[in-house]
Amino acid sequence: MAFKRYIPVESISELTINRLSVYLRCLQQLEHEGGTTISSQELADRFHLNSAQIRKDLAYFGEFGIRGVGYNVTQLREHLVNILGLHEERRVLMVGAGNLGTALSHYSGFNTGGFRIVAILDSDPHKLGKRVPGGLTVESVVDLAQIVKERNGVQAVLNFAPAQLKGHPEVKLKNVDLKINLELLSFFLTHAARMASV
Amino acid sequence: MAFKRYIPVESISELTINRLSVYLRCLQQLEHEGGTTISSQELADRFHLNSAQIRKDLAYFGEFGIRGVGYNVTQLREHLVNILGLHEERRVLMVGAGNLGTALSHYSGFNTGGFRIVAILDSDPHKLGKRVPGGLTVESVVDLAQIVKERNGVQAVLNFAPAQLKGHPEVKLKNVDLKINLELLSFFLTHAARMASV
DNA sequence: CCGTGTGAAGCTGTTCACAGCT
DNA sequence: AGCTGTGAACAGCTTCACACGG
Repeated sequence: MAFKRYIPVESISELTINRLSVYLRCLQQLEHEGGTTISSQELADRFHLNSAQIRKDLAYFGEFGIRGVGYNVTQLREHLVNILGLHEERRVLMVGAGNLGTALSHYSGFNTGGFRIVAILDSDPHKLGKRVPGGLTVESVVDLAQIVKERNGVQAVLNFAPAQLKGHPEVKLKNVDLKINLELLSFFLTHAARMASV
Repeated sequence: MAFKRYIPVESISELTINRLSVYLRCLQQLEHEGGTTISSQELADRFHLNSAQIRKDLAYFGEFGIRGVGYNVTQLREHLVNILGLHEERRVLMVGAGNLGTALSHYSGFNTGGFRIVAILDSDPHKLGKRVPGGLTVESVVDLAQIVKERNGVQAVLNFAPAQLKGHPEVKLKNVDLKINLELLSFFLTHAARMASV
């Protein structure tokens, strides 16, 4: 699946890639509603985005629009699926088998669109061997490198635990700290202009 | 809890606030290890941060360091707790009672440090009235404005559902899309230099 | 002398505005 | 005529480098 790419992929910002996911959601909704063509301006108005930014983000990967007309909804959706690599199956390993990891390992959003959670690990010895609702069995986090080695095909690690995982050069590691979102809200509530006392 | 603030709080970036949360985690760990004083340089080396950025982020809120010495670990941790407003109790309303929302509503990270989930809502009529493990009962998302009105004290909404919630001017709304993280990983696996086939 | 606090420089990301294509 | 694709302007964020204070 080759793309006409105007600049090397390494120089494309994560912010752009994250927005492509957002655009994909928007197009899926539009397609569901039966829309066939949309301009960057309409898309921006509808979903509170910036039209120039949409065009610029897309332009890194090709010329998907028709001047004077706009974008074909279905075609653009397919392009985004291909750009994000969502047409391939993705085997993902979950680190953390607490409430959160367990829920995520059988969360529909994480087991659709080509993603499949193939292992769930934890550092707590008491959790080892426990079966989680999705059917997986909790394994030890100390075996991470070993498990990655054994299960040829594990290529990405998504870490929701606050601990800093030691990186493995051949596996893409992504840390997510959900508590940061709560603390950000707390900051705003503490410092922002007083909320009306509804 | 008044802070010496050099610039208005509205002009401080969310990126800075998110990093304050990260610094807080680092200091908690250092304190746990028995550290008493640390320089921005040591902190940066230890946790892969930038020392100038640490100093600049902190400087928005006051002069917490001692020139020629560094920062007192415990004092700085306390300052961060106060800046982020984590010394006050925070009542939070959860939107989405699927696997994810249910897990998060009794996730320890979300029910510690002053946070308390006080309600869980969903748009699916089949889930209404269901009790979730934390002891809450699922309510309808159409009653959001009503619930906020009734439960004087609800001040923040954290949305993990892909749907766009209609904003309520008096309540701080924060959207989080976890799937974006997976799609970002997928993008890298598709486009980055080939991973070695371990 | 050492590390903080901070203006200034450098860099990255966003928005503007229009040439060029349909 | 209208909208995309894009250089150029702008805005915001990060890093540098050093004056200042302990």
